[in-house]
Amino acid sequence: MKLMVLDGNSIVNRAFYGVRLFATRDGLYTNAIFGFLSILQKLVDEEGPDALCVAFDLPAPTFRHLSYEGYKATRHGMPEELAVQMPVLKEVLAAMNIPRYELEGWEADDLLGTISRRCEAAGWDCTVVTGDKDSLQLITERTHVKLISTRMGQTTTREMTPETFRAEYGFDPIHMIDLKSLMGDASDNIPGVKGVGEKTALSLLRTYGSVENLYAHFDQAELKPAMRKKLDEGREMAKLSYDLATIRCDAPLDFAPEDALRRPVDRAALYPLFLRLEFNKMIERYGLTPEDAARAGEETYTGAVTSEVVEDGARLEELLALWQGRDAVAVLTLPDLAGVAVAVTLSEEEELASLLLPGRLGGEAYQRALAVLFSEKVKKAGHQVKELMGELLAHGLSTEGFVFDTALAAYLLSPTDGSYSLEKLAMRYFHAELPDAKTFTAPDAFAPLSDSREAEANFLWHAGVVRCLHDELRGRLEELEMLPLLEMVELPLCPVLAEMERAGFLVDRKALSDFGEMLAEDIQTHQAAIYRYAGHEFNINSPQQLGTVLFDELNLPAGKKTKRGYSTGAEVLEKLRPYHPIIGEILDYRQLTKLKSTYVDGLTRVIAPDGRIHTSFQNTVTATGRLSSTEPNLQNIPVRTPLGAEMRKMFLAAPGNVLVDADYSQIELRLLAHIAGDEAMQEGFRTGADVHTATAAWVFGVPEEEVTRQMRSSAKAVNFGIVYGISAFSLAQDIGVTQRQAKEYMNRYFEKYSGIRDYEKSVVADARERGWVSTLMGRRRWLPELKSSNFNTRSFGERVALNMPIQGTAADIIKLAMVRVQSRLKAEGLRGRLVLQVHDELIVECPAGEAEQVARLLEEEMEGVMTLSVPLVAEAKTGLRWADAH
DNA sequence: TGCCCATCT
DNA sequence: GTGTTAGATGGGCAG
Repeated sequence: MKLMVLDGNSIVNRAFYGVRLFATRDGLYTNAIFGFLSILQKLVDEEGPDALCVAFDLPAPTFRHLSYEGYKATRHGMPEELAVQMPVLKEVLAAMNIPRYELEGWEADDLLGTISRRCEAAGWDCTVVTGDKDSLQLITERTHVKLISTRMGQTTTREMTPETFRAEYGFDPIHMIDLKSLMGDASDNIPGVKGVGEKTALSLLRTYGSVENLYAHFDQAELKPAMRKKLDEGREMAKLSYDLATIRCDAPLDFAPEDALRRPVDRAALYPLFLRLEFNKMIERYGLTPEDAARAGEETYTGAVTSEVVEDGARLEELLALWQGRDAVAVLTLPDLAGVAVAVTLSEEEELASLLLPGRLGGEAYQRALAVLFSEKVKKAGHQVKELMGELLAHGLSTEGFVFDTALAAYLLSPTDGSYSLEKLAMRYFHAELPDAKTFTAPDAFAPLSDSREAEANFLWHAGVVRCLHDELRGRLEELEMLPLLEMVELPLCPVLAEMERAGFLVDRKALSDFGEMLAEDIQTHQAAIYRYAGHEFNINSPQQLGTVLFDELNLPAGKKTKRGYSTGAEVLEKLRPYHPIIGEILDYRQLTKLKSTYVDGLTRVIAPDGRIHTSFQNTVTATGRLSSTEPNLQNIPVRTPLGAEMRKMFLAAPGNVLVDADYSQIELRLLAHIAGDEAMQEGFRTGADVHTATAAWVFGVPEEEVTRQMRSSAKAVNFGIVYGISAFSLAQDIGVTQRQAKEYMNRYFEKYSGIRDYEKSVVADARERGWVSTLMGRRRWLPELKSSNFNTRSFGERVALNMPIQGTAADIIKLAMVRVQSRLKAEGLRGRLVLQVHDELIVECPAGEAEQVARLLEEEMEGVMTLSVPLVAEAKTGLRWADAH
């Protein structure tokens, strides 16, 4: 029988430095764990041991510290990026059922020694795997030491036996101790004998066999006088070093070789771990599937669920009464409100999940149940409440009484996770795998003729998860003081967004199609010109083919930027414009095809039967708290170029109505002035100055009257750049000056706005300390990037730390404004309704007669969201088309 | 799917 | 000395 024992700390160190530092999207570093598992796999394949275990050091002092204070004073100074991986690695080992040994007061080396001797006593062979040569002293006929080294992700191993050791060193393995006692070991802080190095020590040992023998025959020894003196003076240190270098084999460890016999991995525990680590290859290798984790999940949250399908009116009445008495019941609905599952906590141990289906309850009773359930009388926790509210509105039901949204909550807790599906949340927070939602969302899952028991169980299971998540996530939000943000901003915004989506934005279908035809003709013309200049036809839309034509065939000076061929971005082409008429054609062609495919064709495709475009607002997507808009994206309708701006003529008010468009003036700069506490910039905003002109006057050292358009434009670029954490290099690129000049502008800038310079320093320092940044309303973003050892990653984190509080606070503010605008429109009995938000802009469609009132209402509510050290300013304009109102 | 390029605040 | 401006969506190409 053979046991393999790994020197955990030694191997994890080699793995960490041998594999490029890598983090998951959550900011969890994984390279050392990955490297460790790779090495482990290789070793197991090579050795095929019957038993396997790992020994670790503990940070606690060992007997060596107590006997010699210099000993390894810095032993546990591992980098943060590695330290955070250690507990996760230990979890992985536990899930793999690989025993781990660590003992307070003892080093891993001593455990390796102890384990190897116990194996020998039991008649087992033992392989000690380590990267440290210290352990070579353990080599015997039965115990071999495998030395590993890792370079560039490649691991090589070398097995050391008594024979190979003797061949290499010229003495027996046990005298490895003598060697170290003479030459010392700097990395272990073993002093050794002063003035004796490796060569001297080796030659002494080959002559005298051991340190003991050397000193026993010291007087007869043939030594040079200087060396004799050193050795004589070093007697004490040699003795001490001998003790420090000796690996102890008698640690009081609860271990027998049989304990480490290899066992199958715990699949339920391993799957979620690998998922979190994004080790997809490992999941494949072990053949792990979601079902493996499902069993663990069941225990987490469905032990004592009573579930029922409600069939009679009396029971329904009981439930409605029960639900009305609760702080929060979890609700989950089938598509088109074809069914509702409600989960409540009955007691510490018991949970009740009830299923309402029109087919089982009777259509009329079902409708009555919905009316009560979705009134303000029942306080509800949902998942993706905005979506649910859309359905409720479509069915003429109230959207009141929602007190929680598990998806929104998870988004607030960690806005960069990317996905907040119930499946993901169950995995993330409970390590549980949910049954596939398709089993109950399929159209016929609950049909009268189908066996719907599986669908019922699964649907109720999901609802139960919403209830559990509610408890868990509410607690976490509370701890981070983000409940007010959820309750005052995000949740009240849900019905507003649902109504906006439902309202849609009217488009002029005819004008759109005319515009499309015009574009098509223009595109033809440009295409022909481009082919003529190129001398042949090719796919202009392919950057690759375009690059070939421009740089290989026409021999234009290749813009230095390359990653996968030549760069043909607008920036590069703009510089090439003077060299060849084809460039201008290409730039125009690009603009035209973009307009045609994305905007004309793209928008035409999504015009609903009511002639309006109903975008979807995503409220759990951006890292800063902004909304986003999809299918279609109405937040990037062109405006900058005259031709692009034509698009905004296609969006209009219904007959008899107008559009009122209000936007914040310089909201991000104002927030920067406020948050940074910069007096100079605040003063500028309080006196109503044009901040870009004022900045230009200062930076260029001229009176404001003499600021040119060019100067103002550069100053504007500086102001914007500051908000994003720009570098002198990029600013120079941006405004077309030398880097030296850009640096000078920035210096001047910070002279005037010194509060901003100080703030930028402190916000980054605080973020590094705390691990996060936040907005004025407490919205948070985690920044593991700031601790990265990678320069780019870290720099990115620093820019995010600068920008997120600004951009995020602006997002908070306009969200709150939307809630208040909608509520006031209703309170004042107006028919106007919000139709679009574009980050700092709100658009209301209202009867022409309401225009003036709505304009004032918008400005008041937008400006009145918060009182800051600078005024918030919003300006409303009115028009029949978006182009006229903006 | 990942890359490139366009569009917006 | 590193690479060098925050946050998004979508179309089209190439493998």
